[in-house]
Amino acid sequence: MAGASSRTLLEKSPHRLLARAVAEAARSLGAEIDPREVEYVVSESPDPRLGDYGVPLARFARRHRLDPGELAERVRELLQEEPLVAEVVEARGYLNIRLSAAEAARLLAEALRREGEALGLVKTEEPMRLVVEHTSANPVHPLHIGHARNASLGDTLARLLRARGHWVETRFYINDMGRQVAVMVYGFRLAGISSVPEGVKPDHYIGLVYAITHTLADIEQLKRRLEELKKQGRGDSEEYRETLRRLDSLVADAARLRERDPELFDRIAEAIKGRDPDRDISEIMRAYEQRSDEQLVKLFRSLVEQCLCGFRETLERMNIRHDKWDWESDLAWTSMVGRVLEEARRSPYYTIHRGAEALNLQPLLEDPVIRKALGVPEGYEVPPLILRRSDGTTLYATRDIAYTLKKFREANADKVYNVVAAEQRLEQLQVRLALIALGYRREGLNTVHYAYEMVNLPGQKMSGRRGRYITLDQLLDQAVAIARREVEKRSPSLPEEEKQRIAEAVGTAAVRYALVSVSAPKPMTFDINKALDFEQSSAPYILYTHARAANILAKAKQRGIEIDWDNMDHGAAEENPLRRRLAIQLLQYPYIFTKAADEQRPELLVAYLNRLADTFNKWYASGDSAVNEPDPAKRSLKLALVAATKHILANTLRILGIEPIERM
RNA sequence: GGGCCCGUAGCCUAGCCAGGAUAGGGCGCCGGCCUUCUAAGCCGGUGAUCCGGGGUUCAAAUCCCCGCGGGCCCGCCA
Repeated sequence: MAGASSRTLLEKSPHRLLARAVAEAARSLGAEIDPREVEYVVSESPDPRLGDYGVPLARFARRHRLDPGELAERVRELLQEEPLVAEVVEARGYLNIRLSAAEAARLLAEALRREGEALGLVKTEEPMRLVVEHTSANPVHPLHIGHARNASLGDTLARLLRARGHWVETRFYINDMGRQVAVMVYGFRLAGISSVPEGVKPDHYIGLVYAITHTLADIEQLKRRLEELKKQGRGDSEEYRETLRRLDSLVADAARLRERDPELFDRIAEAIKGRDPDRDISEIMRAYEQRSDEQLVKLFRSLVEQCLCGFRETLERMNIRHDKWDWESDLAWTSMVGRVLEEARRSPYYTIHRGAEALNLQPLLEDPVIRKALGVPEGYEVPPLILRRSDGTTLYATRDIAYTLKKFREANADKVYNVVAAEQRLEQLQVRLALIALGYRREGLNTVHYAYEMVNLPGQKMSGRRGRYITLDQLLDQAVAIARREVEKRSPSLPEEEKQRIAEAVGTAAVRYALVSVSAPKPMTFDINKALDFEQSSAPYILYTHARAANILAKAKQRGIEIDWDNMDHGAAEENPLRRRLAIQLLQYPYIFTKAADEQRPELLVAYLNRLADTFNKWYASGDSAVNEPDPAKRSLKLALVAATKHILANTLRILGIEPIERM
């Protein structure tokens, strides 16, 4: 069996080659340079005449007070021993290398022969046990585009880390203790029903009940306020007029909601008349937390479970499945939250803040190790964290501390990733600091807030409380419908069933791809027409390229042509600039993959996919056919390039949660 | 009031942490290419005061300071 593996490709990636050479050369001249420092700044050369990759060597020489000429000479000597380096070129402060495409092709072919479809997926030498919590949407309305960003990022992160060889468990935190769920349950009680009617997607119906109830409750509240103001003789105050304006807007929302199900709306509206919804809801919430009403507990659990069924159905379409589903209420009902409180009382950071039990987290920020690990700037002030209300009930953050510990314990985890919106930054920081305050330093420092910014729609802002949202189901349906039209146009002769299968795959893939294409901390405006643009830089483009590569291999097989590993003209990779570029780009994959995994940056994979597909399509269009190549040794080389491209596209798509297809 | 995130062509986006080579892509728009492995493709053209102003540096989209615009957070909410 041949020698090179994907790990070899990783070690021989231009980044690593240059970094090692520069670090070693510097050491021989008496200076210490961290190879990573060099690796970061390796870049592609702007002009092929200057080589393929380069590093601004002059700046390292300057920084470490070395003679630039001497350093360059040492680096050159080291690199010239490497068969993959065809030439060393110095230009404008840079030291560049031109790679030997023949050697790149040889290494690539060896790795491909040895690893087949697993090409490029280099396993880590330090596997860890990891938990990724993601999606965790409130079970009161259907998933919308914002949840889809969370779910896509979370699922991709989990798949990426698994591909890298870590043990990963995904979890969904079921937030059933909040006021929102109580509002939803209240609505079902008012409507006099205990489950979602047959034939309706449960999360959609629950979302409607929730929005109606929330809006009507708010209307009741505002009406009461207006009465009060009038009684106080403040009927012409600014507050009165402002309240009136808000009421108007709520009434408009209510009218829209009524249109969706007049009968349901009227029933809830009739039942809520003359009640004090705020008090009712608080009462329901308390009864659930204390488990004082068995019927009610059953209703809560059953409705939430129905909503989760809806979530699962939607997530399934996006190839997302969670390993574990954790109920927030289970934390409150068992001793877990109680134990957190006991431990807090023994902590030196325990304090009574305005009559409530709390943790004073500020002193922890004096420790620079903690600050650095949690990414907190110097001088940052963190407010005390209330753990228990004066009335004895616990808070979201308290339960979240217990939950984080549960995640560590049950999975015996080394690290926990929380894929949670950026707006929760403070709460996430407080939870991590609280863990440290309670003596769980390792857990606190190894909990990662994987933050992402909100997704907005081009029009108005979404609001679950008012039922103003585009559901993920609608979005996926729309995407599939667009894909279906395309399939119809391009492949009218395919059987109906296959057309639909392709449309489903392409449409849902387009949504996922678009969501991970934008880096997480960037706010996103989701324009459905743009996301579903089936042009370059989209899932359909990558899928098409994959299908194209698959088609070439299928055609070769049809003609009885196989890759002859022992008679392969690696040198042929040098003959054509596009073959050459493809070989070098493929060689780069293990480096990109490991970097994406180790830095948790799936968007690097998206960028790479676009570049690889681009090069492959250009090569394809240049007419340098693989199956029609008469020279068997050259043909083997070309087919190896096609196969490597196909496997790498397929593997990377799978990491993005997209199932590659052979035909489209 | 304090803090965090974002600001790159008409639109979207990479690069910023770890400063260096003419700021990469995509969409749009204009013009080409289907009797050879799939035209969801390819080729050519068009388009950027890198939000503004200072500073550090041999060198700034990138680092620092002051502003501007957008979003978010500062609850005994979740």
